[in-house]
Amino acid sequence: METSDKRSVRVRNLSALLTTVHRAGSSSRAALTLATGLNRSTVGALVGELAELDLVTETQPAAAGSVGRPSPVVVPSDRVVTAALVPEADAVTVALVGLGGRVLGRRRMAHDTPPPAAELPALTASALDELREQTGQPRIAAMGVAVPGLVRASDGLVRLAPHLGWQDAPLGSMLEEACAVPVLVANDATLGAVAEAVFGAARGCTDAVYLNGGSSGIGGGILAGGAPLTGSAGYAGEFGHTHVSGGGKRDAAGVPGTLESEVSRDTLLRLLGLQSADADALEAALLASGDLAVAAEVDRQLDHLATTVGTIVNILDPQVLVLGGFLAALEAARPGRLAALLADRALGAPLEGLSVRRAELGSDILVIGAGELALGPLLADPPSAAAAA
Amino acid sequence: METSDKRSVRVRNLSALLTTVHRAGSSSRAALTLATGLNRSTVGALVGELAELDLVTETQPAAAGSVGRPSPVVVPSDRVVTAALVPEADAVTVALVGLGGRVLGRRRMAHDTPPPAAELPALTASALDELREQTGQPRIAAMGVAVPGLVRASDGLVRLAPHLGWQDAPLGSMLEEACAVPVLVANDATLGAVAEAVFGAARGCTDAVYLNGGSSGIGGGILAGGAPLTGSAGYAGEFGHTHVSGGGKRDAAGVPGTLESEVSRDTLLRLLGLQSADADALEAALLASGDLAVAAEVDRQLDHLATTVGTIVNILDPQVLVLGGFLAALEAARPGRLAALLADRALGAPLEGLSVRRAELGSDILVIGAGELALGPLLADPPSAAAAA
DNA sequence: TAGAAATTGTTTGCGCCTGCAACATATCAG
DNA sequence: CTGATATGTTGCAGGCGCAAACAATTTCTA
Repeated sequence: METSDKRSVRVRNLSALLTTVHRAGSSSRAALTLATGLNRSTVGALVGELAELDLVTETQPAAAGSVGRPSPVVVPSDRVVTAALVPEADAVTVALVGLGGRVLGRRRMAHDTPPPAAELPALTASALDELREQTGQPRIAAMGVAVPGLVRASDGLVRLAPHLGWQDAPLGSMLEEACAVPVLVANDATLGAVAEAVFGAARGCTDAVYLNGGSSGIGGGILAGGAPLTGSAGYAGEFGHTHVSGGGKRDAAGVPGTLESEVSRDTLLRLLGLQSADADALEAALLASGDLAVAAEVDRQLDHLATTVGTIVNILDPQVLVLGGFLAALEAARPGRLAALLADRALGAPLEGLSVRRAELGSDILVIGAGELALGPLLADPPSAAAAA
Repeated sequence: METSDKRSVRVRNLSALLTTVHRAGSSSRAALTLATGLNRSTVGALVGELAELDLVTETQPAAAGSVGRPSPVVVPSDRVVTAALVPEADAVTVALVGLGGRVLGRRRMAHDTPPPAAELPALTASALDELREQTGQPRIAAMGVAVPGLVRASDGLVRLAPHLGWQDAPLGSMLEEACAVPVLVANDATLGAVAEAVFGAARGCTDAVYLNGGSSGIGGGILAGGAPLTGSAGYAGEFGHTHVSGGGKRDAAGVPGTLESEVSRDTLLRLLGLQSADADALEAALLASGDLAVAAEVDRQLDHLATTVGTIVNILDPQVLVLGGFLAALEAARPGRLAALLADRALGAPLEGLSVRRAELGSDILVIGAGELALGPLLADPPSAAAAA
């Protein structure tokens, strides 16, 4: 039901062009003409406008290699960037992310206990100043925040982030005041799904689910029809609390018999005799272990995981399921087991099209996802957002 | 990433205007100006074009009532309509649906055993001819089909419709050939969700879930971000096969412990001593029954239903959950019970925004949903679709 | 009852945007 | 060195929405 005036045509085309450069990387003007279907002359004018906005630069054509006049390459510029803020249980990360999902600078501040939400804005603002200085004082278009918890999409209120000890923290507005940039806040796993869909294991997919297992539990993010599925208020994707068994164990939210109460990283670490381990170390230990108790626990957890994945397949019919954190390790420890279990827990038709993969982006995933979130307004309306930055 | 040429501006604005008239009903030109934000003169020209396409007519302003020059009323026309085809276990319904979701004509053909898919095109074509004759030979823009089963969205192939006895039936292409109109096929519950979201209990909602209980089982449809969620291939929304218990009963698809295996209309009918009953009769019988066994069964089924609804809330965070068929009767038999159970099975934050309602559209729901599906192309690009009709 | 006020349709001219065609430019093949 | 090919550049035309001025129609007010 959106209407269009004539200016919006220009905005849409600038958006399409910038989005292509962002997602597909540097492209020649000829390639952009092909990708957008616009006329050569139009692309020329649009690229010129993007260059004036400091969003791209045109460089000399690389090695020509083919017949015909060489086409200049349109390269995303680093003069306008987004900020990413990732508060986690053990550290706060602030980063600058440029077009193309490139992490231009990063500052990780470790801590024993997470700082209260009220202290974050000042911390973030000073880290941001440092980062800007190190990277040539770029303009910051917006900031994206990846929060491990329930986030109200409308205003960036953090309803509940148990592992940070936050409750009803108006993070969005506090950060906007302290940093003087537009702030967008979202759930971490939702942003993980976005990141993997744009630059990772689900590249190019329009329907994907990202399921991540961390020390804090199991979170998920949904991509449906090419857009992140946030639900009516922003709380969608809480797969950790789906019902998987009649067991009496309760998860962190007090709900019994849920995925999170049955599938847990700590149980694996304990059986392996490890104190703490990142996902890679845990996976190595799982693969190296010959302990039958460990194998049984892996199977038990995979069994419960399959129940939730079956529900995901039946309900959402995704093209790709991306496993991250220790869930990827579980799958790697027993290759094919999950797929075999699924045959009995999901309908055949949606299973056919499903591909189960492991996350590709590693530790940068949330930074990239938060950057992508913040990039949304810039990609949708380059002139307005660049002028405001 | 869609680009715009200048013609697309016109198309978008025509689309916005026609969509408004379709959803909000007849509106004055002044109201359309306000609703779309377009200029008076522009709206005038656009309405003129829609009138030339036989999509709307302008009538004399009704009672003026207020100061100023009266504004002519833009009324959806019945010259261009969509066809709806609804094959069910006990009957096939063919109908003509106009703009505004008005059912202009309907032909219900009852049968004891459903006809094979191959017989449907001829049946449909002749019924359509009759209906067109009765309604002034309108042009048919497209046909929508609501199938109780798994439908591949890309080409309208019915993968599996157990209660019709169909498997891998190329319904879309067969109908296109027989009726010479574009055919769009979708799952019945998905279309139920669409219908309730446009004209029913979830009117105006962008995030809603429709859960329907029929003789054939439990189906669901999802509306996310204002659009039907079909998944990557079109199989999304199969809530009937979500895991709810460790029980060994298997549902029609052979999956054990699912919602559909535990929550069943036939069990209720048997306990009530009824042979068959529509949803209203079943609800009346439930309300009238003082049998303790019936009450216990209702509670048992509501308990399992709450598990799936909890999963829905955690995963999709809908604004409205619409219950149809005997699921509405279950809720009515024990008002508030479902909501009480949910408190323990879903997270508090998404539960806050949830409203559980019963379906409003009655027996027309699938006809309206199928009509709405077929209306999509016309609403998106009125000139092209109307020219093709 | 007549004029003022308010609201909306209608007409006209303008600015913006893209497409098209012709021309200019740069590379490759021989 | 020349022709073929591909692409940037420039000027023009067509389509579209907007703004402003004007016309039409109703209600309000004295």
